[in-house]
Amino acid sequence: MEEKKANNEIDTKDLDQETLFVVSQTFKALGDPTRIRILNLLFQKEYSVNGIAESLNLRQSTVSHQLRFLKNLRLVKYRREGTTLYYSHDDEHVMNMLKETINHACHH
Amino acid sequence: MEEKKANNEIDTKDLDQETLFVVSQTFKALGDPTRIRILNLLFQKEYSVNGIAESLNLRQSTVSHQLRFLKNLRLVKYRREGTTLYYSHDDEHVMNMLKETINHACHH
DNA sequence: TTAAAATATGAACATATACTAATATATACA
DNA sequence: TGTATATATTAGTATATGTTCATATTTTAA
Repeated sequence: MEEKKANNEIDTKDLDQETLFVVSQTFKALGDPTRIRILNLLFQKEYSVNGIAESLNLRQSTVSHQLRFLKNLRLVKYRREGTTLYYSHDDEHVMNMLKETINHACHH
Repeated sequence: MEEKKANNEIDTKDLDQETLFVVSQTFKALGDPTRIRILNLLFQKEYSVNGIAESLNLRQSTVSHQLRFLKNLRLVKYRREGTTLYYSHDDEHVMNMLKETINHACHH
């Protein structure tokens, strides 16, 4: 007796290309130590590009490249103040996953 | 007045190497379409290696490689039945994150 | 308009990653 | 023991990824 099914829950064995791409990109963003460190900084407050670079001892260009990556996925946003751009996180769901996983990893 | 702090919550601006490694590895596991498809299959039930390969139209060796990756991170486990190995998921936290993110991606 | 400060971009490089074909290993059973 | 089935492993290859240096762009202010 398993014919049709309501369409409000996924039922197929495989995922469609688009979902697959979005999901993998999202996790890929969190799969790099540098990006994790940057997002971890942004838990607290907004940071300028140079602020991040100094805090984490990274090159300005490295930070800028990774921020572009994160911004493309809308994981961070920024506001401008003069020539300075202040970045902050912009995806609660992703930040929660990150926090949970960090705590999970720390406490064991 | 912000001197010391109780040690039950993380306070430093940067993460230690070990945490960083574990967290990035975990997300890296979910950052590949093939591994996502495999784990997504395992939501339902256990699968043999060939079962996965046939269901997802992948080579046996591709599946075996990715299963080794997932098993090293203890994201899957297996039980043997004759020459057949039945794989199933083995980390509720990771599977929940995956499910949430898939639904998040599907419904938009 | 020129200079300075902050950030972004492009190219080059090294490393990591994923897939494949071929082969090895392991188990069950005649 | 020998064979068939299922899975694991190894080596090779192509592509993706992350960092760096050098340079370009943008904004502000003199």
